[in-house]
Amino acid sequence: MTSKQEFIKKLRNSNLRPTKQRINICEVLFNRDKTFHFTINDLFNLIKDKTEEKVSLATVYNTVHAFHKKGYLKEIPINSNQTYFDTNVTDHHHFFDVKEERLIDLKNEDVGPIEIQKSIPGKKIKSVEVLVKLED
Amino acid sequence: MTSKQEFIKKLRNSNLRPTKQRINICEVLFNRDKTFHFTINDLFNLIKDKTEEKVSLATVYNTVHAFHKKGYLKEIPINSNQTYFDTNVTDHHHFFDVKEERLIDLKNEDVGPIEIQKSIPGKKIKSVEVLVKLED
DNA sequence: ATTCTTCTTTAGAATAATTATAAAAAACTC
DNA sequence: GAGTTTTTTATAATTATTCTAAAGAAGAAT
Ligand SMILES: [Mn+2]
Ligand SMILES: [Mn+2]
Ligand SMILES: [Zn+2]
Ligand SMILES: [Zn+2]
Repeated sequence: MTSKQEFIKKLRNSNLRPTKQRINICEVLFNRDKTFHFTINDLFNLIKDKTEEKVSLATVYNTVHAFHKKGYLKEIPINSNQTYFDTNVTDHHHFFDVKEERLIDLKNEDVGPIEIQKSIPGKKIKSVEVLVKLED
Repeated sequence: MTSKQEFIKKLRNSNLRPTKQRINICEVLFNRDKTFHFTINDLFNLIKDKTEEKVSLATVYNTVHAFHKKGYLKEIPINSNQTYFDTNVTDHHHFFDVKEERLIDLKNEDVGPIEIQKSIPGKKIKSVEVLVKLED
């Protein structure tokens, strides 16, 4: 299956019609080997570079959030004025290079199993994420 | 030593003159038994409740960041439009109740030791933080 | 293919958290 | 107290994000 067909499937699954703007967004997001950590602004700039056609910022926001809602993108909790997303939606952890403002994947085996020995009545665990801040 | 003296010491250590506005901020921040997780807006509202005198939002921002810089406050990485701070500046982890937008401390023994088996050349680990998201 | 309906794009406005400005007030020094 | 430095505060500016509404594109029905 060509990647364009995959993108269309992802879009349909997210209740989005496959428009050319959204396909372009998919190209930048999903047509890559490695995981991709980005802010909306990163993504917006890469789209401007890669494609002739313009895509509006609003469309980028809308599409990213639809993918996020559907589970095709993950939001990474870090202290930043901008929101960071990740194309790697599996459970995994991160280094965060504070100086360069860059996220790096940590595999689960790089961290080891984490057992939470405390529980809150009426609540259950949704996710466990480790953030390792790096300095020089 | 009275707590006011402690506040003045904290302020002086942070290169801040002990003004009445800043002492009021300290009262709300540090005059408590348990750890305190807050946003600037939380803090601002509590100050309005607790004290007669008004403190401007700008002063709250400035003072909080001076304490943060000095290490008297910690910033907690979570996905939120607002920045969360913590009066517990020791290394520790958190539950985050997504629905109620509330942080809860996890002691280190509730999580167990975390060994990071990967390193990035030229970088060293500054902190390791676990965020456990909770749902109903 | 034409028509009709629903969704999408987009520019621009609105919102909201945070930071910057600069003049008046307070704190500190001598 | 006089002089100097820092602080407060109202207000403006900035920035990320969301909203709006009109024009355009996609899909369905004929
Ligand atoms: Mn990742
Ligand atoms: Mn805490
Ligand atoms: Zn989202
Ligand atoms: Zn800070």
